[in-house]
This record gives sequence, C-alpha cells and structure tokens, in this order.
Amino acid sequence: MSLNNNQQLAVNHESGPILLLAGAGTGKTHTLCCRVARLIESGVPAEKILMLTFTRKAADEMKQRVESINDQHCAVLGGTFHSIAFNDLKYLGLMKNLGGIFDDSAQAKYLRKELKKKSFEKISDTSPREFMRFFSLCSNTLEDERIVLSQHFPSLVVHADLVLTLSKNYVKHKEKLKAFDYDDILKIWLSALKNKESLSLAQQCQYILVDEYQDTSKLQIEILKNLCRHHQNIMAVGDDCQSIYSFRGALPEQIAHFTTDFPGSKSLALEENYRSTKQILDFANSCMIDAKNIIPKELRPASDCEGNEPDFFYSSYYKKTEKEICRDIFDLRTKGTPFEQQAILYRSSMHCLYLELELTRQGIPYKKYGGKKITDKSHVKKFSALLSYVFSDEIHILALQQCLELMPGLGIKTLEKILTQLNEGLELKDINLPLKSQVSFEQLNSFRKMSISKNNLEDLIAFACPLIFKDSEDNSKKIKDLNALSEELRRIQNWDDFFSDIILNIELNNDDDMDAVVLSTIHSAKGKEWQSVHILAINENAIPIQNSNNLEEERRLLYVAVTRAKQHLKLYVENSKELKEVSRFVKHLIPQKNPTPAMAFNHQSLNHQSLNQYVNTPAEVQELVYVSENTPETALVQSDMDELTYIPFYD
DNA sequence: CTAGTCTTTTTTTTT
DNA sequence: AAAAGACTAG
Repeated sequence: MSLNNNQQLAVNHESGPILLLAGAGTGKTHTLCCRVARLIESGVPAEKILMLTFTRKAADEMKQRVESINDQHCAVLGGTFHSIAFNDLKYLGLMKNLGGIFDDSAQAKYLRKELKKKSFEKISDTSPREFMRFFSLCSNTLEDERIVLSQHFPSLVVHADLVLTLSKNYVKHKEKLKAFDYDDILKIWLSALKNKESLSLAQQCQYILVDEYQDTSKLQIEILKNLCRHHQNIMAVGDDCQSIYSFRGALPEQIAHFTTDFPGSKSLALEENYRSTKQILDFANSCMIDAKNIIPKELRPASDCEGNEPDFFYSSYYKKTEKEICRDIFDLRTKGTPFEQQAILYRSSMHCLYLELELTRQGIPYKKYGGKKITDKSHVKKFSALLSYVFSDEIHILALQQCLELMPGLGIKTLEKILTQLNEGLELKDINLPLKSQVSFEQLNSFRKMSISKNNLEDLIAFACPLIFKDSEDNSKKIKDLNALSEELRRIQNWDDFFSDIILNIELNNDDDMDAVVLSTIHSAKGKEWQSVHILAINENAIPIQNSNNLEEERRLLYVAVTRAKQHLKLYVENSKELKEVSRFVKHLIPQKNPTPAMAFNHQSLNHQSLNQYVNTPAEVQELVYVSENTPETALVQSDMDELTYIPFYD
C-alpha cells in the first residue's frame, strides 16, 4: 500500500512531539506501523519503540500489523496502558505481595456491603456502580474529589462528606488487603515514573506512539508526559469524532490540548478515507452535521468508490430483525462476502441476546467481542481463585478468601471470623476451621505445589465442580469455561503470566481461524473494519441510551459504528415495547415510512387479516410473536396459509 | 449457623 | 438470564 503526502510526512517524522489528526478509515494504523518500520530500518532497536493503545484488541492488531510489515518477529513493545503498566511495575518489583486485583464485581460487592452500614444510610439509595464511576473519574481526571462530584454527580453534593468518607474507607480497605483496582495500576505507575529512581521504561524507550489518543484520560496523558520527558519523541494519533470513553475521563476536547501538553509539537491531518464507499461516508458526515465540541471535518473518499445507499430495515414485529439479519448474512455470503467480513454492532450487549439464539438456530458461526467477558463470569472467577491458591507461589488474600467461601460448612459468620483473624495477622494454619470444611480444604491443599499438567488440572476441575455448582442444573457450558481456562494455564505453564493475562482480560477459545460473523459492542469495534456492517437497535433508548447525559458521545458512537463499514451498511430499527422511536440521530436522514404499531392486536382479534396489517410479506412469515395488551402473555403464533395456531411461548 | 428454595433486582460502554 | 437478597428448615 502506498502512502499519500501527509502519511509520508508522518512516517518520515524524526523527533519531537507530533499529533496526527486522522479521521476514520484514513489509514492511521497503517501510517503508525510504517513509521515503526522506518524507524527500525534507520537503525532504532525495536525494543526502544513503545506503542500504546487503549483496548486490548487494538493493541493486538497493532502488534500483528507491525510484525507483518517488518516481516520478521520484531520486539517492538506494545500493549494497552494497563498491560504495559502492570508489566513494568512487576519488573520494578512493585507488585510483590499483591493481595489481588479489585475488579468490578469485587468493588461492587465491597460497596454494597459498606452502604448497608447505618452511617451511610443517607447515600444508600445510590447504586454501588455510581460510586465506582465516581472513584474511577477521580483517578482518571486527577481532579479533586469535590470538583468531580459537583461536575458529574450533582445530586450527591449534599452528601459530599459521606461520599468522601466512603471513598477513604475504600482506599483503606484496598491498602489493608494490598489489593489494587485497575485505576490504581496506572496511578502507581505514574508515581513510579515520576520517581527518578525507577525509570525502567522511560529510560528504555526512545520513541513512543499512541493510538486512539482521543480516548486517553488526564491520568494517561500525565503518564505519557513522564514517559517521554527525556526526548519528547511522542507521536499521537487520534480523531475527536471517535471519542467514546468519557465515562473513563476522556474528552473529545483533549486532543486539541496536545499542542499545549507537549510544547513544540507539530500536527498533521489525514483526511482521505480509504475504507468506505461514498454513500457510507456521506451518511456518516450527515450523522455528524449537528455535532458539538469537535473540530469540524468531513470525510471524503480517496477515490471513486461507489456503492449502495445505506439500507434501513424496520422491524414490524418482535424478533423480525433477527430473521432478517440471518437472511442478509446468508445472502451476502452467497454473493461473496465471507462470514468474517460481516459484523453486527450494537450499543449494549443486551441488544444481541435474541440474535445469538437465532444465529445458533440457523447454524451461523459467530464470535463475540465486548460485553461480559469469560473472566467476568462468577464460576470462572471462583475457579481462578482455586487456581491461584493452588499454583501461585504467593498467596493472594483475595483469592484465598474466595477459596474459603467455596468450602462446604463455611458460611458467612465463620468466614467473617476467619477473615478478622487473618487481618489480625494470624497464619491460616493456626486458625481452626469447622470440621466439615477441613476435609475439603485439606483436599485443596493436596493440589498445591503440583505441576501444571493435564491430569492435575482435570483432577482439580473434578474437585471444584461440586463446590462451584451447588444446583443440579445443566452446567456443561460452564464446565467448558473451566476447561478452557485450565487449557490456557497449561499452555502458558506459569501462574504469574497467566494471572497477568486474566486481570488484563484474555480471550479464551482461540478459534481465530474459523470463518465467523462478528458480534461486537460499538466500543469494542473501534479501529476495526468489515465489508458489511449491520447495526442493531437504531432507536431512542438504545442509541442514544436511556437517560443519557452525554448525547454528543452517543452521536459519536453511532458515527464510529457507521464508519466501520467498507461496502455495505444496514441499519435496523427495532419496534418493540421498549424500543419504539427511531433514533434522533438518523430521523432526518431516513426515508420516511410509517412505523407499524407492533403488538397492538389482541388475542380475540387474531386472524389473518389482523396479522397482515403487521407483516410485510405474509407468505414468507412462519412465526410471529404475539403480545396482547390485555393478556400480558407472550406466545408464538404459527401462520400457515389458512390456519393460525396459538402456542404458548417460553423463550 | 449453614444450605437449600424462593423472590427481587439488575445492564452502557473498558481496563 | 444471572446474580444478589430474603426466608426457612434442620
């Protein structure tokens, strides 16, 4: 692939800070990778180049592309801020005696418990997640807690003192356990970088490249400043129109501050789009017509790249979208677009729930990105805790806690007693466990210091299953997760590395070579592209999401989704009880068509005529989901040519 | 006090 | 749909 003028200038850039303003599909990753290649060619050792990005997927892709351009295995350092931070901190010896990582669910659990205390009564109506957002914003914006509170949580200002006490307690609690949350990893790294003694990476790296700069928070920018303070060789690439992480303290305006954050910086803009057809770009541009807080810009096609107008589909009844998508996917494939070149994007993971069922039913393979990860599932967490206790050299207190919780005969009360004893400094072996749990615990202990082998892991799973799954449901799917996890550990053969992978969100089930449709949240789709893109739920209360207090960001989210498509773009408007209105962002852009009032008919009036009102092509229709307003009961209605059958619906 | 059963709540997005 | 919470038998 050849480079255009500005791309070439960016690639040839020698030293000093430079900002690359690159719209969607303008070849920014390609430019980054070419610059790395050129630096290596000119004699810069690969390990002196650091590529930072925001999401794990983007990091993987970047590394892969750099390797393919440089043709050899190259040792360029690359990864997410968190993974680089964690590894550097490990190298600096600052992650010794780690009690564990306080992830989302651990935070929520702690806060829920804390909020039940009498002293926090007045703020106990606010959900733990709200406080988690607050803590994270404080860390990422490096602002004073009171300022963040008044700016982002005005309703809590009345109880500011309580909120700050809660925050202090949380910090103390983490300190006691020697546990860190994700933000702590970055905060600790920042202070390590500021501390002149420990400069491992800052000293090693001569060139720093940051992708998706619009998503970096104040905290991360401070880290960057410290990383490159000896040489100022930083190249940042970003697009304010694609800033979609304000909940983590990233603002679209931030990209404009690059020049002041890094004095003497140059800046370049990439404007030609090499990805999408003219029609898709026109559509993307018109989505952004009313956008605020961004540098005005227009995407223009690099060459005459014509295609079809973006297609709209209005669901006329529940579950019709799912059928339509499956049909489209098969259709596109017969016309030459493989599954893996087709993506289905959505605002929140919940929007693809029924679609997953339908894809499975119709035998369409799919890969899912974003949303809940395998390591977030509770049974996987429990099993990881057991793995940690068995295979880690150090005992992580959080993991030990979870293991004890699993022991039969150990309930809340006894557990609490044991935990206070542990906190007082008592050794585990000096604490009396109830007889019932002793047997299981000794069994667990017998696994310790064993080698990581297939047999041992299988035995451990057999031991763990009855502890993790108490009910007699079918747990085969969940057991598969456990197998996948232990398979990964066996592959890595080292608990520490495996642990890093877990906390930094590994992908399991690496069937990458399979030709499968991609299901992804819009957030996780950033930086990617597909021949064909389907976007679900172009509705009010979906995009923009319900009660959104940042409509501009919701608009940018749609923009990100739309600009993923190369050739074919189809948008699906839902028509259900929750989602009726067309999204405000496209209302003025779409061919006006009367939305059909779905689910308005009732049981009594159910006949062919009434159905025909709601169905575009009756002959095609095999199934309908029928919701009566009088009888709030969901049912499956089968429509053969002459007969309607009413079947209770259990989905 | 634990461990089952039944009921209520909960979902934006990521590391 | 899945996880947390309330309730109760033993």
